[in-house]
Amino acid sequence: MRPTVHDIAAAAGVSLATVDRVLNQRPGVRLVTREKVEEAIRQIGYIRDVAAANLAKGRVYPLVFIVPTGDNSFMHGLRFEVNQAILRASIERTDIRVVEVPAFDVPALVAALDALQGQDIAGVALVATDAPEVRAAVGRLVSERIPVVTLVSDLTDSARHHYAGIDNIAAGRTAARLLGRFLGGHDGDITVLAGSMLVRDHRERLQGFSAVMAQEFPKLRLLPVLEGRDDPERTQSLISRALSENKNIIGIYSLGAGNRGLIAALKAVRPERELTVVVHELTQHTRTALLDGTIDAVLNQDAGHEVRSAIRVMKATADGQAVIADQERIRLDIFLKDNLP
Amino acid sequence: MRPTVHDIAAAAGVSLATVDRVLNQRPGVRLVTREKVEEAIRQIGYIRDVAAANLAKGRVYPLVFIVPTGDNSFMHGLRFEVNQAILRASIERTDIRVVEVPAFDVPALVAALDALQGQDIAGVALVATDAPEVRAAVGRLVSERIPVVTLVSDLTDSARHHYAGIDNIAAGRTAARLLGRFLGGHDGDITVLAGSMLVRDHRERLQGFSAVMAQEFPKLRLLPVLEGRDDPERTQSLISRALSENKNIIGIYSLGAGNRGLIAALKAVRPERELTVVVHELTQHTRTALLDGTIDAVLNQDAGHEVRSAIRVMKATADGQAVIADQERIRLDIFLKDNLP
DNA sequence: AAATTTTTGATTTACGTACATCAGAAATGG
DNA sequence: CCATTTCTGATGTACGTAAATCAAAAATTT
Repeated sequence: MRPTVHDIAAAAGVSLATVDRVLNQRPGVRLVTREKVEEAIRQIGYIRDVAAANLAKGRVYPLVFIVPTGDNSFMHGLRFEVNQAILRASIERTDIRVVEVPAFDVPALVAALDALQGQDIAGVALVATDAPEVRAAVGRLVSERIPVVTLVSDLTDSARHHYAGIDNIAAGRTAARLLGRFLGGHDGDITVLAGSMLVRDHRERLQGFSAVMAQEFPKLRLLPVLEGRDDPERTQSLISRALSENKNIIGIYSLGAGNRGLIAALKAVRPERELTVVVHELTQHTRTALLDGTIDAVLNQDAGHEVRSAIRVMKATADGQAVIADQERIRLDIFLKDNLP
Repeated sequence: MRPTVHDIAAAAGVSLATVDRVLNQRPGVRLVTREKVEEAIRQIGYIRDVAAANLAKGRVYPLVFIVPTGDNSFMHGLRFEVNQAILRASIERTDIRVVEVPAFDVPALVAALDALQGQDIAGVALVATDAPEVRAAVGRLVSERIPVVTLVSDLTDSARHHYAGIDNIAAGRTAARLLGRFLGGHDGDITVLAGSMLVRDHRERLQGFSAVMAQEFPKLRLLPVLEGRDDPERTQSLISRALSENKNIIGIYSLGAGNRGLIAALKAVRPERELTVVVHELTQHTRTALLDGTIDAVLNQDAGHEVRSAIRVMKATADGQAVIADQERIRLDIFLKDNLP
C-alpha cells in the first residue's frame, strides 16, 4: 500500500495537522519541524494522491483556449477538438473557455491575454502570433504563476511552459526530402505555396524546406514563394498562372492552408502535366486528393492530440506535477495514400 | 456543479441506499423502483465520479502484460516501456505484472493465459501469436469478463476487446510506395528481408508490400523473401550474398527486426552500390543508419504509446467506460533523416 | 517569571462514492 | 389476515486529502 499523510505523521513524529501545513505550505511551522517532515516524506517516498486531493479541494481546472478566428479547415478542426474537450470537461474536472481573436491581430491577442491577469485560471493555451508584445504578455501571465502553453504555433524565447505543436523546421525539411526523392534525379522547378509569410510556422517550414532543397537536391530550383492568403480562389489563380507560364514546374510544396484552390488548379492540368505535390494538413479535400493521386503526400499535425496534450500539460503544470515528456511530443504525421487513418 | 448520487436520490424520490443499489447492481430493488432511479439518472445526466469511486473502493487495477522473451531491440523497447509504466503504477492505481513467454511458443502462451483464469485481474495485454489455441484461450478470459488487449500483434477473429498496435498491411503498403517512389521509374529487383514468416505482423506487412508493388510499380520485381530470424549474423550473410549474386537489386525492404546485420552488410557495399532501403523499427542502429544515409526511411510503431494506450483501454474496459477512439489509434510513424525525434 | 507570541496537536467536517447493517415498510404467500 | 419474504430507508464508516477550529505546549519577549 502506498504511504499516506498518516504515515508521514507517524514517521516524523508530528501530528496530521502539521503534515498538512507542510504539504500545503501553510504558515505556522518551525523550520526544524518542517525539515523533519520533509525528510520523512522523502524517506517513505510519499506521493500525494492527486485524485483524493482534488476531491477534497473540489478542484476544477479553469482553462482558457485562445484561438484565432478564420475559416481555414485546420483552425476549424482545432476548434472542433477544443469543443470535444469541453464535452469531456466535467469528467476531467476542467472548465474550458474559448476566446476567439482575429488571426494575426497582435493587439487583440495581447488584450485577450492581459484580460486573464488576476483571474482564477489554471492554465492558458494560445495559438501564438510571434511578436514581442505577445511575448511580453505571456511573460506577465507566467509571472503570475499561470501555466501557459503555446498551441500549434510557438513563441520564440518566451517564458511559456510548453509548446504543443510540431517542429515546423523539421516539417519543411521532411517535405523537401519527400519531394526531392519522389522526383528522382529529375531536373526542374519547384513552387512553394504559403498562406502568408507573416506566420512563424510558415516561415519555419519554408526555412527547413529551402535548406534541404539547396543542400541535397541542387537540380531542383525553388521559385519565389506564392502567398495564397488561405484564400482558395486566389490560390487557384496563382497556381494556374504559375503552371501555365512555367512549363518547368515539376513539384509543388504547399505549406499552409487553402489547399482547396490548389487541388482545383491541379485537377485542371492533371492528365497532361506530371506534378509531384506535397501539402500540409489532412482535411476532407486533401484526403480525397491523396486517394485519387492529385497529391502525393500530406504532412499533418493532429489537432486532437495537440488539444489533449495541452490540457494534460496545463493541469500537470498547475499542480506542479511532472509530465511524460515522450507522451507529449507532438509528432509530424506523414500520410501517403496507403496509411490514411 | 455536476450532479451527485444525492441528486439522483432527490430526483427519484428514493433513498441514497436505493440509488447505490441500482448504481452498483446490487439485489433488493423492485423493477419499478429501479426504473424510476434509472430514469432519474438519465434525466439529470449523472456521471459517476470515477476518481471518488476508486478512492472509496480502494480500487487498484491488477494488469498483466504477456510479452515474448527474445532479444531483438523492439521487444527490448517494449519491455522497457512496460517497466516505465510500472514506475508510474502507484500513481495510476495499477499493479502491473509482466509474464515472459518464449516467442512463437503457442502452448506456453496458452498456458500463461489460462493461468490467469479465476484470478482477480483487471486486464490482460498480450503480444499475440496468431493461432487457434491462442484465440480460444483469449475467448476463455473474455468470457470470464476479463478485458483483453492485443499488443503489437493482433489476433484475427478473436474476442479481444482492443488491439493496441499499427495496421501492418497499411505499413507494408506504405513501405512499398515509399520505396517505389524513391526509386523513380527505375528498373530492378527488390529484396524483402523478414524475421520469420510465421509471425502474423510480418506476413501482413509483406502482403501489403507485395500488393502495392505489383499494382503500382511493375518495373520493380520482388525477389523471394529472405528470413533472417532476427539474427544479425545470419541476416548479414544473407544480404551480403544476395547483393553479390544479384547486381540488379536496387531496393531493400526489411520488415522485421535484426536490422543490425542488414546495416553491416550495407556498409560493406556502400559507396559503390546504390541502394534504397526502407526498414521497420527505430532503434539506435537504424537511427544512426538513417542519419548517415545507409538507409532511407524507417517505419516505426511507438512502443511507449502502445503500452500506455493498452493500459488506458484495459482500465476503461474494466470500468465499462468509453475510450477516446482517436486517442487510442496507434499511428505508423514514418521517419526520414529530417524528422527524427 | 510573567506575559506574549509562535508552534503544534487533536479533532471535526467535507469531497463523492462504496458498502454494510438494521429496522421498518411494502408486497406476497397461504 | 397473519406470517413470511422482499424491498426500502436511515445511518454510519471508509477511502486519502484539505481545511478549519480551538486548546495546549513551546518558544520568545519583556
